[in-house]
Order: sequence, then structure tokens, then C-alpha cells
Amino acid sequence: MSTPEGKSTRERILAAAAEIIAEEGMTANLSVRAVASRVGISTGSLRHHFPTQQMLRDEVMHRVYDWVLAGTDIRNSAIPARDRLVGCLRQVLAMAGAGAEARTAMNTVTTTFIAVEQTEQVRESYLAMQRDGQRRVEEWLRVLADEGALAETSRIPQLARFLGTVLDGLALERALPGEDSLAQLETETLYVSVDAVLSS
Amino acid sequence: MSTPEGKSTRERILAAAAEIIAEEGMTANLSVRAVASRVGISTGSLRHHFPTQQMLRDEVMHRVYDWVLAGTDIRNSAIPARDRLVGCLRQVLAMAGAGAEARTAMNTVTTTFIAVEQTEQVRESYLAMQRDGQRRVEEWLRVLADEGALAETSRIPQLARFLGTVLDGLALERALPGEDSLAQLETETLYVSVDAVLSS
DNA sequence: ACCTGAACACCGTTCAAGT
DNA sequence: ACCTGAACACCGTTCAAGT
Repeated sequence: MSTPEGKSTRERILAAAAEIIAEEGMTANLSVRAVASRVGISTGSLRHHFPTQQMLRDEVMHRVYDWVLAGTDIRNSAIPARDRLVGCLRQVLAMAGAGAEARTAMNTVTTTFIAVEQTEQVRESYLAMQRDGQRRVEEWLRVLADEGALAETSRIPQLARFLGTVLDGLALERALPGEDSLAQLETETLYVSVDAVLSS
Repeated sequence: MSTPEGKSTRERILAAAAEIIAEEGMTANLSVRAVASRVGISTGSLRHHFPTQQMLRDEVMHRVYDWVLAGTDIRNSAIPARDRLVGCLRQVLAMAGAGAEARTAMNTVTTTFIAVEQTEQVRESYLAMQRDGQRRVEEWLRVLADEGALAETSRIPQLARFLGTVLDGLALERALPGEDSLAQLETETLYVSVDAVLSS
């Protein structure tokens, strides 16, 4: 894949896309021509490495998530399935921060995706992130399904979405003024959610 | 606004957009040319009534939500308990608005409670709202418990909080850029949540 | 005020042609 | 296999011109 001189074209494309995001923010315009011209290749060449623009955006967002999210131990069978899943969800939630940090994070979300003109590129950059998060939760559920801890594999997409919504709600509540025992209430809600998924 | 012969052009545009959605589903195209040609007007005329395509889409979605939403009574035993609870939760969710309205609402929440100094007064005024919502959900659960649709009455506070978190998540997701089939995904998540509560 | 339709500046994708 | 660049079929928006 890689040439002696350096990165493969594929990697240079991803690097250029990451550059654009770094410069213009998460809502950056990752159009074929913008990325291709930055790499110094043609649109056709970009299409050769990423058959659709969606595939490029998804791959970029996947790496951003990988970079932010540390490895989660969903496969550690020494721990009960429900505790493992709660632990993984908690790691996602950790990105929301706590206290003032949580408020800053939610403010960023608002100013980036909500309090702006809802252009196609704002929408697409958010959806790429959203899909990546969804896919990650789905992977966790599939691991647990393989173990037999989760029966209805056909409902995995819906269940993952449900868990994603719970995480969105908890992240918002971390930013809002809260009761003092927030951590405990969070834990209870996470277990109610996870039990709902595992017993479905 | 309306001509003697029938609907105003503005209404005919909205009707045409609704027609396209009815035919092609929530993922319908709703492009300027698609809507304009169905109405039988020019793109310029459409632009005159809806300065941006976003404004058209927001208005269409607002009407779709209004149409989907119906009043539900928690004590109406003609309807299954789970459907009644979902209906009530949906009414709460209706306050979050849809489209641009949902974004404005979430923006207000952010500027009022998150992006401000966390004084005792800010905290108290939010918690008053929060407790009110929580109490309302708890009352619904108590009604269902009296019917025998919910067994563990001692967990009602936790379960109500869980449902509140789901609603917070759904409200946030309404403000964030969303998939086209948001209404359906919302319904699925609400039923997963309600079933988790009623079978606990 | 309401409407027309051409024009503009984008977009993603396809494809014959090169190396 | 990798790359080029023109071409195609879209998109939303603007605007001089009509009624």
C-alpha cells in the first residue's frame, strides 16, 4: 500500500480531509474537489480510492472517534455482560465531560450543529459522527449476542439507537444544572437501559 | 392569502411537498425543481414564497409532526397501557418542537441554563422545571401501577428518571441534524423505553 | 405582489483514455 | 493498479424581466 517515499495516496487523502477539518472545524466542506485539489490529485483518482463521498466521510469520522475513544474491553468475560456494557457506555459518556467541562462541551455541540444554518455540510458532518457512534454500540451488542447474553440479534440497530439516545440524554443532563447525586442517578439509568436491552 | 378558487400558492407548495413525502416516504427529495414542477410554477416563484429550501423543509416537517401528534389520556383504558404511556411521553416531546423550532428551543435551553454562570438562582429555576416534569411522569406510572400494568411501585422514581433522560435525549436529537425517518426512530426508541419500564 | 426562466456556482458520479 | 479530466445530471440561489 505504501510507497517508499511516504504515505499511500489513500492515506494522503485521509490526511488532507483531516487537515480541512482541523482548519474549518467539524462542519468543514469535504467535497470531492476540495479534498482532491488539496492532495493534488484528480477527482477521478479520489473516486478510485473512495468509491463514494460517503465512504470517505465515514472513514474520516471513524478515525476521529478512534483518536478520541480509548479501547473498551467489551470482550472481558470475567465481568458480567451488563456491567461490561455499562462500562463501555460510560466511556462514551466520559467524552461529554463533567461539570464546567460538560457545559463547555454541550456549548460546542450547540454552536457547531444547532445554532448554525442547517446546511447540507453541517448535517453531513454530524451524521457521519452519529453513524460511527451507532456502529460502535452495535458492535458491542453483537459481541454480547455471540456470547448469548443478547437474544434478539435482529433488533440490534434499534437497541443501539435506543442506547445512543440515552447517552445523548445523559450528556445533556450533565451540562444542565443537576442534583448532587448525579453520578448515582446516571448509574441507575444506565442499568435500567442496559437491562432493557439484554432482556429484550 | 387565499384566492376565491382555492388554496394560496404557498399552501399549494406545501401540499405538493406533502404529496411527495406521502409517495416517496420521509427520505423524499423535496428539491426546488421537484416541488415547483409538481405545483406547476417556476423555481423563482417557489423561492418567492420560501426564500430558502430549508424554510420550506422546516415548515413541511412542522406540519407532519402536528399531524402525527394526537392527544392521549393516561386513564383511557380502551388503549393498551404501553400505547397510552408512549402517547403521553410524545406529548411532552411535542414541546421540544420540530425542525427549526426544535433548534430554537434547544438554543434557549443552552443560553438560559448552560452558557451562563451557574448561580443558585439559575440552578433553582431549572431544577423546578425538572422536578415538575419528573413528577408528571411519576404520576402516569402510578396510574398504570394501580391498573396492575406496572409491578414494582417502589422503583417508580428511578423509572421516571430513566424516561426523563430518554426524553432529554430525543429532544436533543430533534435539535441536532437528523436522519429523514426521525419520527419512526423516535417511536421505536419510545417503545423500547416504555416496555423496559412496564416489564420491570 | 407575484411569477418566469435563464444563469451561476456548486455538488457527486461516471467513464474513456492514458501510464 | 492507479490516475486524468471532461462530461453528465443533479443541486440551491440569484436576478433581470415580465404581469
